[in-house]
Amino acid sequence: MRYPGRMPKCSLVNRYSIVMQRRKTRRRAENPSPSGWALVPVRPKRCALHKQVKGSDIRKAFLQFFQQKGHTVLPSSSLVPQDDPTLLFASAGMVQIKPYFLGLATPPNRRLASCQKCFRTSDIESVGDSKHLTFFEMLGNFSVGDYFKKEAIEWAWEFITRWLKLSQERLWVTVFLDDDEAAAYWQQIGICRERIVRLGEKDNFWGPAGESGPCGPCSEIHYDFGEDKGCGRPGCDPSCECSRFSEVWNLVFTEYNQDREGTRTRLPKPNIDTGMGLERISAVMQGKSTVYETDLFAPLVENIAGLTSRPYGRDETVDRALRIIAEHARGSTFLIADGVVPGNEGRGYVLRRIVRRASMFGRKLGLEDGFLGSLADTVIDAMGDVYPELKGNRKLVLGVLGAEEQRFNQALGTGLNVLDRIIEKVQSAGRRTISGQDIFMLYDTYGFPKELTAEIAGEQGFALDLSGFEEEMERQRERARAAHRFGLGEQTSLEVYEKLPVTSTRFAGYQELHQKSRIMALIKGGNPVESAAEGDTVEIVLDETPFYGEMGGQVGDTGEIRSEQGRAAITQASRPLPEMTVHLGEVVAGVLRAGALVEVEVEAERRMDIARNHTATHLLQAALRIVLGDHVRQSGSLVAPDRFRFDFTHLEAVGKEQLLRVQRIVNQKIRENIPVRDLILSYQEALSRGATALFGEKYGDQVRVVQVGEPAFSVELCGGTHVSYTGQIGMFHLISESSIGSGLRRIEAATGRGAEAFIEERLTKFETAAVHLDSKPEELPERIIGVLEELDRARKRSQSLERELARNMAGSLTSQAKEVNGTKVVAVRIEASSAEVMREVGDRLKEELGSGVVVLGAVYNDKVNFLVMVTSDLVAKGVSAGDIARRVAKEAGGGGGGRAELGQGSGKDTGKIEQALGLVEALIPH
RNA sequence: GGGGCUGUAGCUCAAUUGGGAGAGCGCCUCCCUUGCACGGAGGAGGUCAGGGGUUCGAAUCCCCUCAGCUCCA
Repeated sequence: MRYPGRMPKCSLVNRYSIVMQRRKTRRRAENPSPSGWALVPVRPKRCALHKQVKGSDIRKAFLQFFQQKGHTVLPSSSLVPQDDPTLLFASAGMVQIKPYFLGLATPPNRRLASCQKCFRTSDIESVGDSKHLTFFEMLGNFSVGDYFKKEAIEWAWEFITRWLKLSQERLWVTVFLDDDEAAAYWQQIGICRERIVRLGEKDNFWGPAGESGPCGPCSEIHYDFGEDKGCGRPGCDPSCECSRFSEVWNLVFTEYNQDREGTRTRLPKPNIDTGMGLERISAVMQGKSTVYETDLFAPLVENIAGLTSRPYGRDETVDRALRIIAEHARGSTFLIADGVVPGNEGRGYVLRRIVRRASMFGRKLGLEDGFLGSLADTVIDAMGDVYPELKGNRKLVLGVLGAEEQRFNQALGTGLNVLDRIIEKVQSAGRRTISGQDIFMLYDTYGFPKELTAEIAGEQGFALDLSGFEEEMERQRERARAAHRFGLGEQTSLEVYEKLPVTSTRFAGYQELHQKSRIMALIKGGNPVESAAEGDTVEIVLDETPFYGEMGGQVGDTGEIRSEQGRAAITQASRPLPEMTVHLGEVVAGVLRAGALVEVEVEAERRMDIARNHTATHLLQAALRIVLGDHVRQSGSLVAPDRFRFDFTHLEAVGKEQLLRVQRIVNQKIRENIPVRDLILSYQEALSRGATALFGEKYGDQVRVVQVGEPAFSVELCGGTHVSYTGQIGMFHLISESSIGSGLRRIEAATGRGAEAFIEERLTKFETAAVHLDSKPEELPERIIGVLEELDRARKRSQSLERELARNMAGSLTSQAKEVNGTKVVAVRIEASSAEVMREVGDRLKEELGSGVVVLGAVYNDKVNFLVMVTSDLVAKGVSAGDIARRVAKEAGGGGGGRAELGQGSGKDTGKIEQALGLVEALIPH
């Protein structure tokens, strides 16, 4: 039975309503919902418009519903997943759940739910239609080896029909081809067989996200907007491309894990991973045909429409531009708030593209100046309560957007100049088409969008060879792909670690540096082995270790692992999996065997150097916030024993004075000898203490917090190793401050022994310099300035003396002029020390002769050098200084040339200078 | 990771294709002039990003490094 097409007359909206009521405070005790909101089913009484369900209501309702079903609600993780190199951005709700699915980390609860901010780069170019988004919010419920298909299906249905009150008549579902199990559950809850559509891999098999990971068949709920909204084909169903159906919820039954080669293995315990796009479900609930008309986007679209005075909904071209600007304004605001800064690669490049795309479409609507800041304000006001990182980074977001818009304007300026030249070239060649190469060159080299090329060239009546452009583009892609394939290096692949009998190592290194443990696995040449002998390079996995594996910028420990039979020197400790430490080193004596009991010892002094530097990064960050402002955010760091690097967001160079203030604050805190404590807290508690979250933080239930001082001078989420009292740092010294891209600065510094070594070295050099200048170190700057001034005076004096000498010389040389074929010729050897002096003499001689040929020879720099000058009247008669220079210099064993009025040359045979000058007379034409 | 482009005076940029480092704005001095981006004369200011190579000779050609811009992945 097809959907009969009978629709109730009243509008869709009122039938699918939920009504939110704020409950009285006294009733809170009965209702554990933290939001204080509850859903109350309400039957629509009559056909009329009523208050719309807001997107934020749906978000709250969803999380509350699954909380009632025993789920723990996780806050959205950052858009920037730092622990997963296969991902550019968090692109689905399951990204932060992935380690749990893979069994690499223990979830706080096997039932989880979240509203995750997501960013997808796959179809940026499609944004502007009614469907595609880069940034969106994904509502999801997850089962980590707990419930499976039955409950997932029942709850999805319950939420969507009982809570959201979507009419069953409007709903269709899809299942994977052979997934009879899922189909059966759908039928059990009352969906007739005709409404269950079976689709193949392309539509109903999900994942993996990125190159590898969990995946499985899925089942979707589709909403039917009605036959009149679609293609009208008799067999139209959710598999149809037309706009009648909208997929609102995707339930993924994660049964497999797929490796890089595409091989699927069944997971020990299947998982549930669901996703419902908040924007899309809001559109359905609000009876809108596009997400841009929902309350999630409307204020933004209105803001832009107001700025441009172009209302939405009158002109499709304008509407498309409005949608693009709104979408990208939202996306870029969220990206920047999560620490992404525009750049020319990776995440930064994605951000740059969407900012520029928005800026370009803004121009099309007549917005010339920076306007994205005002839109970002709207986004932050609308969503800052749900995503507090927006509010906290408002200044940064506005600053970064403004700077990027300005940069884009500059790029457009130079691009316009280049385009003008191209148009001129094409016009003078009598053609009317701009070649694909030229369009591509503008785009590739100058970042000038082809749409603008088309517009400007079009105004002047030129056509564009767009297919040529695409060819060039394809060639560029091919180059990049080829290079990428080549670049895959040989490394122990992650799967090797994942398949080991253990995937986690207990870390005991906060308290101990020396302990007993057991070898759980050995890896040699990328493969697990039973033993490793003297001379072998080996990776060792232990049961428990005091070694800190490289993480969060802190380098790994070094040290030694000893058994009764052998000994390995460990040069590196890393964490290929979040909870597993691998010790890389060389067996220096005997044999090490899997299963052996071992003594494990970390090189203590080096560890202490690292700890000093790590605690110093925390002090540095706190000091930077005091001096520069709260927008300062860590965006990477490297903590090594000898020095450390700290990268942070800041829009301009840090001044010398500011740097000194930062350094003084840090050293002050060191002298105060404040206790440093580590605490295990809930994530919420850590944030409430003012902890600075790093990117890619695990939003699990418990986090480690490192706190300096009480009350806290610095609180950071951190897993690294630290000193116990700041006094142990000894001293802190800045080494450099530099830019590492727009909006990002890098500070390098050292502490303790490193700082001592640095200062000693600098002071020694300083003192050496003072000795060389016969001065005392404290007088060195004045002395240097004095010496430079003296040098400058001496140089000028010598210059003017040489010039004077040259003038005098010229005067006496005039008398040596000979008449050759009616032309005055001077060909003499002079004493000169540079080409400048010769030129001075030559100019003077020319002046005095009025008309004639001057050939000068001089020996300096162990060469004979010639200068030939011809007055312009003789140039007109065909005398060429360049030719004369060439012949004369050749005679002296070299070469020369030049223009008609001036020639130069030189040769190695200094003895032949007179002989060469003697040639000149023969070279003067009649 | 792979391409393309750029780096010259405080700023914006030239330099006829390898032959004398320039212009406009800004700065200093003087003259003229009450108003506006006045006008005039003179002047200071350059390791041509850095290093190596080719050449008789390099801002210019080649290689490397650094920095910036830009596209692809």
